[in-house]
Amino acid sequence: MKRPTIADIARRAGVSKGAVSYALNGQPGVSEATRQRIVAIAQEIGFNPNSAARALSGASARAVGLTLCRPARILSIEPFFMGLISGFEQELAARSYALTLQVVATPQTETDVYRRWWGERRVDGVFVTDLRENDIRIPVLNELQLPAVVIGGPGDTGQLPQLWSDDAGAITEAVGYLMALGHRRIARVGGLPDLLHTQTRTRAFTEVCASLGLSEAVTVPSDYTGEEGGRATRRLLINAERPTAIIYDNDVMAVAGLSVAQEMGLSVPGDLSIVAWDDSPLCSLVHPPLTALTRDIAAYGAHAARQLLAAIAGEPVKDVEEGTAHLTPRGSTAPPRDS
Amino acid sequence: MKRPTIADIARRAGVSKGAVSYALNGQPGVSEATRQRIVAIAQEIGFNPNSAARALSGASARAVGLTLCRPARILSIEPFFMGLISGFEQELAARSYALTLQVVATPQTETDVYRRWWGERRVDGVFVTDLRENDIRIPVLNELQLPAVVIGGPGDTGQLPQLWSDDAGAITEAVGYLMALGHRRIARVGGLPDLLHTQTRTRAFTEVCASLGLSEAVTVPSDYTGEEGGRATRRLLINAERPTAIIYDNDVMAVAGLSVAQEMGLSVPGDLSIVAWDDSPLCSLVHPPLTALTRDIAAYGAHAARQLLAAIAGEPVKDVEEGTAHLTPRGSTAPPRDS
DNA sequence: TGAATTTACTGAACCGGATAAGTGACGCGA
DNA sequence: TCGCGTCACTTATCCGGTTCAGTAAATTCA
Repeated sequence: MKRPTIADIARRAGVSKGAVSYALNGQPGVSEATRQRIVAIAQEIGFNPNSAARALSGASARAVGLTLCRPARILSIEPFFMGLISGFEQELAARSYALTLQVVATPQTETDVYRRWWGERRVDGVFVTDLRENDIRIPVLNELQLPAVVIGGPGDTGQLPQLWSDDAGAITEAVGYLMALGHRRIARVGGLPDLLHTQTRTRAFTEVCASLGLSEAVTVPSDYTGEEGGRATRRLLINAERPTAIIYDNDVMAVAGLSVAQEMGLSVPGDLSIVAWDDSPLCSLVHPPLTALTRDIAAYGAHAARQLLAAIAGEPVKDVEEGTAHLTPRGSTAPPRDS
Repeated sequence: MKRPTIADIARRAGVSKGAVSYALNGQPGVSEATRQRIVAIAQEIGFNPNSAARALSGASARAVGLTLCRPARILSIEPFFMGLISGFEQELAARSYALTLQVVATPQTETDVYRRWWGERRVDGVFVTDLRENDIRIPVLNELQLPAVVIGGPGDTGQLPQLWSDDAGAITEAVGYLMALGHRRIARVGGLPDLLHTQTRTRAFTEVCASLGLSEAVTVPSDYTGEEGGRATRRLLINAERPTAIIYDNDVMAVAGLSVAQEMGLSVPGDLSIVAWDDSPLCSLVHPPLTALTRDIAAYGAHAARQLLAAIAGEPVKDVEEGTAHLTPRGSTAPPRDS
């Protein structure tokens, strides 16, 4: 089956290629009657403009890119990215933008991919996730002038617009809630320590606890995997002065932590309260269901996509702080037994 | 920053554009000395061929597509697809193929996306997952002559090559294992009933149980979500003659089922044994860890990607049955208490 | 040694759109 | 009635690769 081109439409309509192009793109230069005739023919023969030809003649590639830099075993179970992708798609699909995905091993490889995509003119812009301190991807993107939106700051991104959520507010709410329940020894199992938003959370957690008079607010670094989350939990619970509540930086570690606590004979929430950061169906699935800091990740992704499309269109894009995650209390939190 | 083109290389090397193209693509027509000089220059200035230009001049788009037809809330937590995608990427990245993703709502939309991708010449081929009976996507792909690999058969796919795993073998192993433990009332919570591989599994489950003399082998249809999986479990456990073991068609439903059982005061594995189909870190995370039918989903995806690339290259591709999933016994299975 | 073949290139056409520049017809005001 | 501006197009060029046809020089072979 042959792909229809504008030349085919032009022949059938008895006009030139140029007229067809103007008509289909809503440009002035054709009469309304002709435009409608051309559009009807395009519809009838199922015309879709060849994206390569369009990209080649200076217009956009109508595609954006996303690189994922996490090992496969984390990606498969981490609900965050799929939620984000679903959000991207809501906006992208509506405007017929394609999303190009690449799973990479290191941030270094990520910059290589950006360079290649840029050289190949394969994408009009990219989403940058997991911002780090002195992130090597930022100068590359600035050098290439490749439109991008940075998710997971705030940080120093040069000209690149960024989007983040109010982690300090969220953690304030969570700690406040646990204190109100009577908890005084609250720990946190953090995400990858070199990610900027992990650092933001750690700083906020320390400050909030200090301001509320909790001296022993410890954060144990981890890597978002269930194994590490479980190990960190075990280390925390072995202590004589073990915490009565733990906040986890993602749902997977929270579930693993719950499992470790039960395995050690501790009851949740009787002996230990658990709060998961980022809610997902996973949190409601386990027993007891986990109290979580809920935010609408798909909406977050959709917002990022709108920003990226605006940046690609050359519109000015400002940094945005998305709303604060709010606490969804479930069965995993209660007053500590011995309080 | 200007993108380097072959014209830039040609100028610096003092040859024509054609010679550069031959040199970089390993075609005959240039001397070895010239080829090396050209390759060196390309390396030095960081040349990447413009994918649009390449696609336009008849060569391939060097991209393949994947449509995901599941609601966002399932996608985010279902580890299968991310595992599959990681597997695709292993093969695709090695050959600089891009993966284009689109999340859609219905199989009808999926065919629209295929048509658009084909018309836009955006992808060279697609992965088809979740094969259904009389799947409307198959005739469209055959009509468009768009190379594709079908994952999740076996079924009637016309000329399209397919890849599936030996579900009958896996379920035989699982049922045999549970029987050996002493279980006689085994139930199954199935996946979406209109998916072909769900039907294969249901048929195999029924047959295996019948051949082993288990009369009451019931399959309850579900939709892969935790909520539905939990509800199905509750329905099964309410019965006076409740099953002593349940096999779940995915890990999410298995975890939900575990939670429901515990909530109802049943001990796992004492009162109820649980087997999850498809292992993921999720299964090891919960307490007790779930016995699972393990297969290497990333390898499965990599295999599918190799098949698709071969099909795109015009090589003959045969249908393949991947290896059987094998049982990984963990803490969620034991002899029934009253046996 | 001369013809035939091979090698190593060059030049130009082509893919399918976007778009700047050019053209003829028409309407309108002076 | 002439000239000007506007409309509705057409024509031609460009994007950056691939590829075919052509060509001059080098090599092979009788």
